[in-house]
Amino acid sequence: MRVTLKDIAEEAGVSTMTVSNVINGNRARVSARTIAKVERIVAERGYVPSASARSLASSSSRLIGLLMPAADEDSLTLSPHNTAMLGQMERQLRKRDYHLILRGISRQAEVDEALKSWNLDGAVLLGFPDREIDRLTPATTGNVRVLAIDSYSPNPLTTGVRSDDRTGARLATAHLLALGHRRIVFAGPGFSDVGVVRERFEGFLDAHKEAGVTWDEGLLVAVGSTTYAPGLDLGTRLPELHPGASAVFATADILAVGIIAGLVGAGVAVPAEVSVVGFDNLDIGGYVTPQLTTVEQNVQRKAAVAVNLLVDSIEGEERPDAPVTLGVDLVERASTAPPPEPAGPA
Amino acid sequence: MRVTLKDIAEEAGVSTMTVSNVINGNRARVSARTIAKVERIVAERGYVPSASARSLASSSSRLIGLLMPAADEDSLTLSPHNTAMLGQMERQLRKRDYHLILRGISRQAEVDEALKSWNLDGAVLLGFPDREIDRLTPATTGNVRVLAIDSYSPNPLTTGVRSDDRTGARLATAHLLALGHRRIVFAGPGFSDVGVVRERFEGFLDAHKEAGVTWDEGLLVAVGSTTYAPGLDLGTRLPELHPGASAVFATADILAVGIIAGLVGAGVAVPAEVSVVGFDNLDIGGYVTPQLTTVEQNVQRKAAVAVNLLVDSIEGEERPDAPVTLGVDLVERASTAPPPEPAGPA
DNA sequence: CTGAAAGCGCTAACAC
DNA sequence: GTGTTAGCGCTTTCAG
Repeated sequence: MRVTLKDIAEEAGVSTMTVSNVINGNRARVSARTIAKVERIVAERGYVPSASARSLASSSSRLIGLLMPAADEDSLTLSPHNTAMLGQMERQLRKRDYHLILRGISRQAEVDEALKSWNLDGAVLLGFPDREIDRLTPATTGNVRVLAIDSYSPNPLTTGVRSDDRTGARLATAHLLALGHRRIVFAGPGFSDVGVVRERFEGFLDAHKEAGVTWDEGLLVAVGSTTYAPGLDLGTRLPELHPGASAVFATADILAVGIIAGLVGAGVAVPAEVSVVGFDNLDIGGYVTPQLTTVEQNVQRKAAVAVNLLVDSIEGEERPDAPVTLGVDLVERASTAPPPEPAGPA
Repeated sequence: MRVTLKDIAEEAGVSTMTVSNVINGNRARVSARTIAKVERIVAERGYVPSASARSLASSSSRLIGLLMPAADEDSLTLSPHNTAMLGQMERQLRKRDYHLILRGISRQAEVDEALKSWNLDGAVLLGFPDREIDRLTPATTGNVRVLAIDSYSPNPLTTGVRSDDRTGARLATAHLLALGHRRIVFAGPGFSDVGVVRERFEGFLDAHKEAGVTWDEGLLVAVGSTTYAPGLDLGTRLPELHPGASAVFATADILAVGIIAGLVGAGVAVPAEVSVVGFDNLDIGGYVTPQLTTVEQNVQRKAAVAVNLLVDSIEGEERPDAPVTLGVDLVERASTAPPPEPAGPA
């Protein structure tokens, strides 16, 4: 049924080893004539090597696992940001001739299973809280190289690749402060002392410090998740919650979009009465009215850096070195403007 | 290094076959005592079977390939619809204990490679034009079960799972006609005589026929791709292109969203002057102003049906039967309204 | 430049 | 209930 190395070898009148060498580009060890003959037969018969057999016989599988959190019965959290990362990483891996196994993780033990069962050469963890990354042990990771996207975990078993979240938040906040805003709401998911959201919060505070503006902690608003619905809810209730606030920094575009919709629905003009900035620069920010001012992280670059770092480390047989932090830019669009005059027209 | 079946067998003082039977749930053949002992050791040692070895020794890999089109150097086409399908299919496969390999395809030959090299049990083709599906031959598919999402290809090697595109378009168009619209633009990518877009076009015509309205072919507008930018462009130029048109049927939500933005930018009120309907009912339709009237396809259900059909067929060792077509619903929101009065105020 | 032997970790098909 | 034998398709190691 299936065409095997042996079939090719027999037809070519050589040993399987010779065919194997041709296939794997160890061409220095084979005569030009043999190479040509073998290649012809391979093409004719449509021979494709068995990856399982290779993986079993050699120590490498050329397989990278992309692991994402997923509640038990739930679908993956394919936020626009994660989607973009996924697409770009697949592309980069393909270019390097690796394959991608996509797996949702609901219990810690599944990480083990995922890494070991397919003898993965490497794994990318996307969207896990730092706490989960911290927990990885050598028993789990084995020799599998593990890279965590957007992680600030100090776990030496993993390498973090992330955007410069702190600077991004600082830029966005400085922009609001420069426009004249003095009471700015920080809207994001609850956070602890490390992680992406913490970094963005610190950048938010940095900007206030640099501008010599005191920030009132009462303006911290925790949302359940960075999705549209909580944003809509927050936007709707903002006038009563924080009547004095003239701007909102949201930790994600989709959240910001929800907030704007909520504000507009509540009769608050954006940006005339309240300004809103997001974070990510997803496509969606360009589709809404007003178009969203936001912080751009170069997702394509983040994906490329992550994959190349991982694959280099696999092929170099050495652990990757320090974590990588990528630059960000402020994208000024239409959702931010100076605050309304303190004593405006009645 | 790695814990193997043999290690477990030795420690338990039994043969590898016994361990294998315990692991695979052939518990009828093993005594309760042995089962308990083996299970304890497996847990203690953190044993995870090698999937490559299994795949090599048995005929099944428990691996499903998700193949998507990707231009050579390009990232996957992760449209919101495809993203949703991907997430749901991963979930369904996980529930049935299969793994997912995600692969972008740029050349026909890569389908071969993808299917054979990992000895896939099945493959899902997502986002390919029918023409590509038609082209699959037994030489390529081998014994791999292949299922094509949104395909109308008659190729017996594949099974199609799709939404009832024709009915969806008919419902949306009938809604516009019922509101009083008589000159409706059909906006979609170019299409041939079969496929998703053709079906939607036929449904569009059906509705006109049922309403006894003659449709002017000049109102057919082909866009380069169903994305935001071409929609924006079309919306902007619509007033000059089709001054008499009072409504647009777009074959995708993202296209509709672009069209609305273009219209609004050109000073045309939506829906007061021009109504717009989309297709898919993606989240984004709810985020824009006005909220989009659209056709809902139940993506979750489509994914579940696809996966279950595929896996059943794999486990039942028989080809799946007829293609499956899933129902759709019209979701009326704010982007549609009656056309403006013929003789409006100057 | 080419080949023979051994084995990766597992399961199928039979024996006992 | 349990063990034995063989082999999946490939690479590794070592001989020529």
